[in-house]
Amino acid sequence: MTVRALYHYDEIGLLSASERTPAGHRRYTERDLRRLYRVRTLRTLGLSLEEIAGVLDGAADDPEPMLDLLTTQLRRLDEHAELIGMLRQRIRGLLRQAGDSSGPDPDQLMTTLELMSVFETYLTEEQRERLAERRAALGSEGVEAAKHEWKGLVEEGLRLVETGVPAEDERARDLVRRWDALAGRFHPDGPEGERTRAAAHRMWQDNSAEIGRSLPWPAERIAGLVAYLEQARQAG
Amino acid sequence: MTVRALYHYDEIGLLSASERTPAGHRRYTERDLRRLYRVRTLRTLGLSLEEIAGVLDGAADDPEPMLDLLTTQLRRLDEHAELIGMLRQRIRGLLRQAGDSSGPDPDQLMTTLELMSVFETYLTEEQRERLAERRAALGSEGVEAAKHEWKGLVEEGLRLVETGVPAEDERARDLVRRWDALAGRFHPDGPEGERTRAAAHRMWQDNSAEIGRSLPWPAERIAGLVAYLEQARQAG
DNA sequence: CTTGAACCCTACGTGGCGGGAGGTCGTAGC
DNA sequence: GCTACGACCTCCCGCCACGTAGGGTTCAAG
Repeated sequence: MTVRALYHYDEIGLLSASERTPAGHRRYTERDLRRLYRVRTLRTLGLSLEEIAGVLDGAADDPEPMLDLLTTQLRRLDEHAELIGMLRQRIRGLLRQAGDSSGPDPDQLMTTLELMSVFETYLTEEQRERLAERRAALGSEGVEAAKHEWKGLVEEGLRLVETGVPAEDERARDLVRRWDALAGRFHPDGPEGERTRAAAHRMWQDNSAEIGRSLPWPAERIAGLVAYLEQARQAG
Repeated sequence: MTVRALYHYDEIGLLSASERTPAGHRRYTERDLRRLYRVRTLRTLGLSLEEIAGVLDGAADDPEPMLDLLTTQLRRLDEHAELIGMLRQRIRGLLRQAGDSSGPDPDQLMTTLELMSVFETYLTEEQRERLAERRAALGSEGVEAAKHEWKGLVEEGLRLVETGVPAEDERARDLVRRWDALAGRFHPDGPEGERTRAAAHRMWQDNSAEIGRSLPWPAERIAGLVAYLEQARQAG
């Protein structure tokens, strides 16, 4: 404890020395000291000075407020611990990914950070959880297969775009159907899945360049493809 | 995200819009936006703005600093989680104790809070851990037996004090020996145990009134007994 | 042309103290 | 009695990542 903390407690009225020496020095009585002990312990338990003041200034013979406060604090700590657990998991994922690939793309980690922000902006936490569940259900080979399949669709789409096939063409509309079916494999059924699908679609529309950056094609070509597919979707 | 955060990032030089409209409005380019995404993600991972600036302003093609930072953050989160776990355990202990006894002493919870502070002041964390280990090793019946035994010693001591037996008397010195032997049951052997014993002794000397408050005798009688025992210890 | 939303800048507030400036008090040694 | 030196006092600024309020400008729609 530093004396500065005691001054602070004095300033905010949490604990002041009941007496002063003639020279103006603080003299803490035994009662003050007992109060200080309580304050210090409650501080180490993570309570705010305001909460401590509230519970120490209440009726001394009623332990209820204190028990309520401690119970509340226990719940807050639980939530905090859960949050920390999620953050740890996320960081471990990042480190694993960076260690896994260690490919020739030194920018990949940065791109992943950007995509995480985009995902958090467009999808709620539970939507992201559902997606993770779905990916887990598909298994790693299922995800790999979908990636491969999707790569084929992208290449097919790029060929259509760049050979000048109009978006209203049946080939383009069929590509959109297969594209959506593939995407649907990652979304659960029902209205909640529909909402997630819509949110993901908005995310693609607004950030196709950013998302395209994580793919093995130039980002502008991906952005063009997304616009083309949207046209075809409107047409069909 | 609020616009205020963007102003803040601008102020501290973390992220400023590269362009401005003629009217003075901020225009964020795509590069700015990508930087913002990285900032936001790193913020959610619990990094400080200063750390983020440091790692984003470094060489863009070297992922090492970023990996170091994430590893550091992972360790910090681990430590934080451990701390939270300890706090939860402590609060649960308090609630359990308050629920257990629910005796006629409404002040007991407050006294416990005071004693916790005293313990933390005089004993280091690992010393307290050793004591807890020792208590666990003795088992609850062992602790209960020691408590009962100790209660007998206290009563015997109070009789000696209050019947005017001098501290130099052999009966007092014998009581001290048995008292210390009983206390020794809670301390491990070796120099570390000796240090803990000495610290606990200072704690008793300085706070006998406070500690006595948790006992079923008036605190002043306990304080008197402690002084008497110390006299006897000096004599023997 | 008006209206309301969006943007700008400045400045103060938050929590729990840390740290420093500049002055007073208390005690020990000469 | 004087002088050091530490301990104490009050007052005030700083931290961190913004939130909030106030007062003025700009922009797009009706």
